[in-house]
Amino acid sequence: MPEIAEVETVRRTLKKQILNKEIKKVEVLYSKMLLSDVEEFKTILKGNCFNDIDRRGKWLIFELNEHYLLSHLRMEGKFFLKNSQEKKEKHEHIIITFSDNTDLRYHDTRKFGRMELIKKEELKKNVQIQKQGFEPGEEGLTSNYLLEKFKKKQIPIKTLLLDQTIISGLGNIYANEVLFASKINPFKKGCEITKNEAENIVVMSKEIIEKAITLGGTTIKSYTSSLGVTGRFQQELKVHKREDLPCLHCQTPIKRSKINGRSTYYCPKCQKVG
DNA sequence: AGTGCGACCCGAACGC
DNA sequence: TGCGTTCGGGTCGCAC
Repeated sequence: MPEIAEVETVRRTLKKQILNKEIKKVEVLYSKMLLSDVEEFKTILKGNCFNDIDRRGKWLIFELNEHYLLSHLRMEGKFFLKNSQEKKEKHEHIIITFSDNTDLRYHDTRKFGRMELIKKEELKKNVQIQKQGFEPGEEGLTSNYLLEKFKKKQIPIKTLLLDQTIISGLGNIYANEVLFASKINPFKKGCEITKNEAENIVVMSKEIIEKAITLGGTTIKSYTSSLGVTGRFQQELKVHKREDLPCLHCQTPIKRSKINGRSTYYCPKCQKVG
């Protein structure tokens, strides 16, 4: 389950490996994950090369000569760099072969990830990219900004933290961690969030994401980033996946509930309502 | 407009 | 070599 820290780790790793290599061949084995036309996708990529790799929220932005390749890993998308001769694995859906006979292979067990090719001039009006809110650590992410976004919301703060148009990059794991660190009950309505709590969200989301990035992300369940880099943030999780285990602050057993169908972990004592 | 929920996927975990 | 069911999780699209 890649989240922003995982995506950033993939970006940094791939940048060292695939820039400025000519694309020789493109195979699309599962076309539904491509929002672009398959033939057009192949035609544009062939003979092209990746000049840079950027990121906006959880979207990877591969820069080509006249296009950008947008890639969202969703839950289980991974990029692997392999030798072209290596056997193709079951869940490798897109294979980009460079002229030095190495492959960039997109692997996605659940086929949830998406890729789209757009012209460079279309980036600033691209809906997916343009609607992303501020990322943790960005200057625009202030307590006043959050209070403004939250003030009319009747829905739980947990749900709001997952809304990428408000804060870009938090997923389920980090939403749980940020709320625990901020001592906010995940069920609390957006409109009831105080200035002080909003400030905590600003500070804690920055702190947690920065730490997760330095540790290469969180490896949980099936996720490993490209080239075998393994996230070590899992050891840092304070509340996520700790149901019935003692709270690290007060020893109260951690509770698990569902908010919008997603597992939500919290300490009923440290994260009291109201 | 704000909100809730099913659909998309399939391997793992679970129940029997 | 057990088989059928449930779960998870980011995002979209649709219903209300």
